[in-house]
Amino acid sequence: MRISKRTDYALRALFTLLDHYRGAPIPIRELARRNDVPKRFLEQIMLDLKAQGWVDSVAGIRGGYVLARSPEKITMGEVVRHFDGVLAPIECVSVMGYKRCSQEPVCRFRRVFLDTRNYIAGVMDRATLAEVAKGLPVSRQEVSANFNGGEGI
Amino acid sequence: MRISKRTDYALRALFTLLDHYRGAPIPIRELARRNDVPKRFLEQIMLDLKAQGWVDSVAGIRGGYVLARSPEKITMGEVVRHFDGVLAPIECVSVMGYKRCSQEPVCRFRRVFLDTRNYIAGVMDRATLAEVAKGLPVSRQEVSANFNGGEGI
DNA sequence: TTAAATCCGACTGGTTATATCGTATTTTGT
DNA sequence: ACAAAATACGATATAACCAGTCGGATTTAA
Repeated sequence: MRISKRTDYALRALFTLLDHYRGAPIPIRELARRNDVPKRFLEQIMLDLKAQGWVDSVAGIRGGYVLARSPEKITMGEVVRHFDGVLAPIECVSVMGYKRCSQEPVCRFRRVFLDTRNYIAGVMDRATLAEVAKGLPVSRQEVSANFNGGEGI
Repeated sequence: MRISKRTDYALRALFTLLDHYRGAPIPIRELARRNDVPKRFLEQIMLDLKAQGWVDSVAGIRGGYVLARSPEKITMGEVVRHFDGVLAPIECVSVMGYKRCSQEPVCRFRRVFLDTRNYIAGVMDRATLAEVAKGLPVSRQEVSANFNGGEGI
């Protein structure tokens, strides 16, 4: 049920680049320091983001990375899918990574996973960098809101 | 973003046991055959389900497994959490497997993951075996419904 | 007593996650 | 010209995890 560190780190970097959209390129060293990400690992990730056309690079001293597309045109869904393959919790309800399952005609719990997949895909594909960046960081209260509520969630 | 085979197989077995609730115990051989699961692997899983108090076993010939609790008292959320650890897509928004992240005070995309986590947890924790079993298997139309809809989901 | 089941622990082989490293290349400032 | 600082690229490492297998011990009904 979890996204990879790669995805996490990629998003951190992308949002940092967004904060400096149309500004000077930001070197990996700086991206790594600010986001608390291993520099050498982030290097790989940035190459990957570049290959996807999400960022551009400037080589040489005073070089670094910049956002290549307008922040309205990059969604979290795309990023997660690129690094983690699929959004669906199980292959049989995945649109991108669908795999037939012998139990499909009789499986009942499949419906539940389909439900969650649709919600996740909906949220993630609507979550452009621009839109998400407008929001404030999550407050302490919001996180623990479900702790008392549910049945021991 | 994906659940493990263990969880998948565990759920298959549980729903089969539900279909024979209060009936004769069902041997692993049968559970494996019906659900298309490797028998020896399912053996491990059933042991695990028993340790959790979800199923009971009857040893010896004519033995097998039965549901130990009423199907209203077992949720998919519990099962997924047991095998896969957490429901949350990222540790910083997990209630069970929370891990502090240095970026929390400034992270913006965290909100999106919190959103999906809350939805997933809500659905999964309401999904009792009894309730889910009432539904019909997912139809072909339902799965592909989102294919044309979204932005290339 | 035998057949068929659960029970238990060890093991394996492959994949993935998370990096690290060495070095080549590009660019700017002096 | 040259050094400093950056990206570019490919290889390596390694630890954990996943999915599954195996051998054999124990239990029970017929």
